[in-house]
Amino acid sequence: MRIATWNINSIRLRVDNMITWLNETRPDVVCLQEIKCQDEQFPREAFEGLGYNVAVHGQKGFNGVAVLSRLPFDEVTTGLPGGDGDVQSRFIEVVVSTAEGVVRVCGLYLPNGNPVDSEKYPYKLDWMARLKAHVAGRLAFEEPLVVCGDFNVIPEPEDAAHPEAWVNDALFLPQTRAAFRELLNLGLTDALRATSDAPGLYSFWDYQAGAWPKNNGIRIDHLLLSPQASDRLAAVGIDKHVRSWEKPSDHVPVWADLAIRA
DNA sequence: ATGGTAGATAGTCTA
Repeated sequence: MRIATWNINSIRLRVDNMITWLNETRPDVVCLQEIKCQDEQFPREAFEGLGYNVAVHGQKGFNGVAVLSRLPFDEVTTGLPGGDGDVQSRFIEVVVSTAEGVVRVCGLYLPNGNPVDSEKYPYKLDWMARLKAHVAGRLAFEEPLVVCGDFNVIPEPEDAAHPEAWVNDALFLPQTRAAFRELLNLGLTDALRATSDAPGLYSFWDYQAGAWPKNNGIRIDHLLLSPQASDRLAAVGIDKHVRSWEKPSDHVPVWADLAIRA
């Protein structure tokens, strides 16, 4: 089965791009971030018509996450535990049943955290601590688990075209990278780095300053796998060409194939 | 160093 993540930067503006990409990449499960709409505004019929089930956790204006799945949902839960009073829609978790048992997928939109000297950076670090606690509990289930989404974390210098430009940014500060490593150290595998140590693999290019034509990108969209998922990892891809389409998102889809029959 | 672009929205805020 193929599991993908894509920060779509407004689902309503990019229905056509989504449909083209779904037909091309044929993912079984897709986690979407920055849908930028409320639940009732999500264009679910467009995807249901292609055979996808739709789960949405939206909000007005910003953020918002969703999951599309060819397999029916056994469970859908929204919101990251531990956020008393956190009203930002950034986390959705589903369980689907395959021919070979359940697969659990967490879709997340981790806070950006800039500016670093504002309340946004401590919010990011707190959110990462909450994520670590939640994932630790889920790993105890010993299931195939995929934790994927826009992490807003550049894990290593190789994950940026110009790492020196990011040294004071919330996406690359030592504390941010350390929190990401803590997550990995629970026992998760970065799917892309399990299959390639090549530099120049990016998932985001800013709309500004010609970042895309200059290939000034960063890798911040990740799929992290539990041991039971990692043992079945067959392939990983970044659909980079999508960035050159008309009206593109500033992110491109990243996917992983698991040797689990859907 | 600065400012550059895009999206939701109707002021600016977020990225």
